[in-house]
Amino acid sequence: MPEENNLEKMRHSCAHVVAAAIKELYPNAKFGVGPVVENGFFYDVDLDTPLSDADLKNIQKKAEYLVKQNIAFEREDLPIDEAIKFFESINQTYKVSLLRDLKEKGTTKMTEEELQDVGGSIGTVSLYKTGNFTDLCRGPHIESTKEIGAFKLTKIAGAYWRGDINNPQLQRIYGLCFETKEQLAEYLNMLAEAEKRDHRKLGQELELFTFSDLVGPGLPLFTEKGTTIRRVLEDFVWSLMKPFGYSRVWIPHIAKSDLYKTSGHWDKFSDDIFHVSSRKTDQEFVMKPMNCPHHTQIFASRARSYKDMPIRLSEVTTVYRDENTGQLQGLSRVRSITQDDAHVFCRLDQVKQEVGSIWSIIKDFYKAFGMPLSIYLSLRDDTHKEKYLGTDEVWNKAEDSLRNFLKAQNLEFVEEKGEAAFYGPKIDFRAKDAIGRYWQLATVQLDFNLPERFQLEYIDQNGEKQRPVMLHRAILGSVERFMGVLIEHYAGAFPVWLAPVQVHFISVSEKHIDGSRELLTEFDKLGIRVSIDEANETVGKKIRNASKQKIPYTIVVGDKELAGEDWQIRVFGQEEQISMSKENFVKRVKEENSERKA
RNA sequence: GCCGAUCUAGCUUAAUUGGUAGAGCAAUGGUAUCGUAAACCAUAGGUUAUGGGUUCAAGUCCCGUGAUCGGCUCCA
Repeated sequence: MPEENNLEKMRHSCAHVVAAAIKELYPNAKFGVGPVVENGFFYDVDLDTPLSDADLKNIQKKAEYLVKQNIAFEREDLPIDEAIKFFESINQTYKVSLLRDLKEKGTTKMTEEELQDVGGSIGTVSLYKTGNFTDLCRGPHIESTKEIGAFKLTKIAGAYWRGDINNPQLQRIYGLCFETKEQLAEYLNMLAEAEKRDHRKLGQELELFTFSDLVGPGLPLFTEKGTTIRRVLEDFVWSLMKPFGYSRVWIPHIAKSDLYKTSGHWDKFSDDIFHVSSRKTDQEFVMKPMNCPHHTQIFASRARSYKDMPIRLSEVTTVYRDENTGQLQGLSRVRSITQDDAHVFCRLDQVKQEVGSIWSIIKDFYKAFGMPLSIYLSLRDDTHKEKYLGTDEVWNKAEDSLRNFLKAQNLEFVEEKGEAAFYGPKIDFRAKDAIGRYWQLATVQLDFNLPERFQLEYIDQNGEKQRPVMLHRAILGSVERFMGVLIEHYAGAFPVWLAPVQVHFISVSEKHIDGSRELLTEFDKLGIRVSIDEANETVGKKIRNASKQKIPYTIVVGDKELAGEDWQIRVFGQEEQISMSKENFVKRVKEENSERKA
């Protein structure tokens, strides 16, 4: 943590108290690291037995008891060798390994979490004592345990020691910690709100998508309503792209493995590629895990002139990735990923203009949802050059052109080393949702490597062959993931322009069914998404059902409405009904639809 | 993939120590034809995720498999 304010001191101290509590309950516990994280802290611990929720409650009780004892945090500075001896003597092997690492390699190989424990100096390290528990810690701490506000241990999870899959797994205990009980309650409340918005729950309730054991994990099936939203999103993003000269293409969903051997993806990502075997040929096929190699072949299908550039190929299409089962999650992480993908083949001097039009599309797109964007420039980690394809010169050129664009536009952005794709640097956009969470969705990636690998060419003014540059870009990112984000952003209550059903008619009694059906047809012809409830139920019941489906407009159709009187219109989320003529209502809905009103 | 937890009807769930699987909503059929947030009656729906094991007896205990959830790792 860059700044050590009181809250952070308190959270870090709280982590120590929890560790002390664990030490008392489980004397053999070996401790990993216990850093401050957002809203609290965690502590990694190696125990003989797995912890249960009941154990977590016990630890919480013990920690609360320690807090009440008002134990002081005492600091002691020790030369590193003595500290190593000390932790060896109490059998804290993880702390010893951290200290040894610090001694040998300095701080460079340490994560921020680890640094919170070991501190930044190689000569001396500091130890903090809380009652019977002594921990390696950079500090600073609060004076005594009494100063700890409200805390709650929330969950137990597995975590690899030092984040390495080859290391043993420790049990990670997460805790929340705030200055006051009220703040803790408020945060727990926010979590409950987020849970209410969970797209997996809402997706089922609103009948947007489903999963089937027979179809398989990570393979969502979209119902009519979910598909309507997908179509609206696709149409919207296409309407923004079209003015910039994008063309639409179509590619098959499988390809020979040779395609990815040529592209370089084969070696790098073979674990995540679904293989398709054929009995008719020895050739190896795979489900496409990305679209760029296919698109390069459309570019390469004929001779290209400098006059034709840029060539902008776009497509909303599904890729398939064999994700580990443990990381599948609702629509956020799936195995069939629909990308709103486009590849722009252009001359180097056209990159700025193309990135400019992509930025314009992204800006307008996210504005429609009221989601502010933060911008990140993802660069190569130049201490691990072996992880990337392409030469230094190519990388520097690519990184500079993106940076220069952002600067020229006067956009605020954060540079992030090590976040680039293996084939090139990129600009990532993180969108902020209604409850303040950030999602990485849109991206623009520069790629000098694929044109090289596929030997792509165009003919310049002098009749000479030139290599184009390639831009990869997505506006929504993945349609599935974006839908998940949108469902949670709107808590399932979509604005009119996105709502799968915009207007819902409820017939009062049997004699109004015919009239309601005529209205249905009329509205449908006007391009309004409309549904009807003519069930043998009370009006109250039908209103309740419409409300549960979060339909923007609900209208009870009886004698008065059919006779041409003003309609009483229920607006979702509003107590008061509005009164309006049918004509004005139609006008309002069409306006809200075309203007994409929030 | 790894660590931990969970799985009972379409959904939400009940079932004492191991002793007859029960309900609400939804669905279906009927009655009422109803004016703004749950009408009434009835019917059907279950190899308790799945395969083994222990036991006189398993939803309940044990083991394997699958899916889901919370994390870790990964995310072109």
